[in-house]
Amino acid sequence: MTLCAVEAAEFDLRRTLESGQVFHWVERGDGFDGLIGSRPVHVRQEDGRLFVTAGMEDAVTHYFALDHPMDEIFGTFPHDSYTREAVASCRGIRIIRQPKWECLATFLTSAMKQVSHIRSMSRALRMRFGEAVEGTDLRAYPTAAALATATEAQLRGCGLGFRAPNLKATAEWIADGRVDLEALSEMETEAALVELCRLPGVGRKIANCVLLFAYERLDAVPVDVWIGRVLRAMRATGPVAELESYSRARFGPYAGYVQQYLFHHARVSKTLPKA
DNA sequence: ACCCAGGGGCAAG
DNA sequence: CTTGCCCATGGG
Repeated sequence: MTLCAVEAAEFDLRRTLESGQVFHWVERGDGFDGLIGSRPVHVRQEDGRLFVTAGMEDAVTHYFALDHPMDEIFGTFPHDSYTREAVASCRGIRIIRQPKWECLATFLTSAMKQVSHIRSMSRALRMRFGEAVEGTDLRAYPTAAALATATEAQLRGCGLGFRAPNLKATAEWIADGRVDLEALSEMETEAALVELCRLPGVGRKIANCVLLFAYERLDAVPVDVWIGRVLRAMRATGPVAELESYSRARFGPYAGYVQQYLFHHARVSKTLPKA
C-alpha cells in the first residue's frame, strides 16, 4: 500500500489515540489502523510527519484536527504548576473531529467503564452489527437503525450490561428523528446540550463529550470522576454543572482542551494538583 | 477477594 | 438544594 506524507507539527498520534476520546484504532505494524467514518486508513508517525493511506490526506487532516491553532490554544492555558506539568507530559494531544452518531453511541456505553472496557464494547458492537469494510477486517460503527432493531439481549451479549436498554432506546430516538444530530450543529452549545440530555442514558457528562469530540465546541467540559477530582483539588465545589462553569470561567474558550490535558495527565501520572 | 471505572436517574432527607 | 443507591461488567 502506498502512503502519502502529511505535515503534522505539534501532534502526537499515539497520545491522541490513547487519550480517552476515541476507542477503535488498533496498533498494527509500525502505525495504527482505523476507520474515519467508513473509510479505512493506516497512519504512521515519523518525526513531525504522518504517512497515511494514499487518498486519505485531507480526511486525516480534518479528523485529527491538524489545523487547530495550537500556539493560540496553549496560550490560553492557565499558568499553575499542575497544568504546566500536564502540557509538558501530554504534548501533542489533539481534540479530534469524530462522526456524531459514533461518538454519541460510544460515550453512551462509557458510563462507569474503564477505557479498555469501552474499547472492547466498541469492538463487539462493530463486529456484531457493523457493516464490513472492503479491504480490511475492520467494521464500521453500527448505524442507529441497526442498533434500534437489535434486541436488548444481543446488546448485553456485547458486554453492555445496564447500558444496553439506553443504547437501544437512544438508537431508536435517532433513527426515527426524535432528535436530529445534524440539526444540533446549528444550535448554541447550551441548547444543543439540553437537546442531547433528552436522550435516554445521556446526562451532562456524556453530552459534553459529544459536544467536544464531535461538534467542535472546544469550551465544553465533560466532568468525569478524574476531572472531578482534579477540579475539587483546585478548590472547585458543587455538582457537575457547577464544576463545568468553574472550568469555563477559569480556563476560557479552550476549556475543553485544558480539560483533556488535565484528564490524561491525572490518569497517567496518578497525581492531583497540590492546592 | 476487593476495588473501581471518561454516569444517569430517581428517591429520600 | 444535597446525598445515597442501584444499575452490570471486566481488569487491576
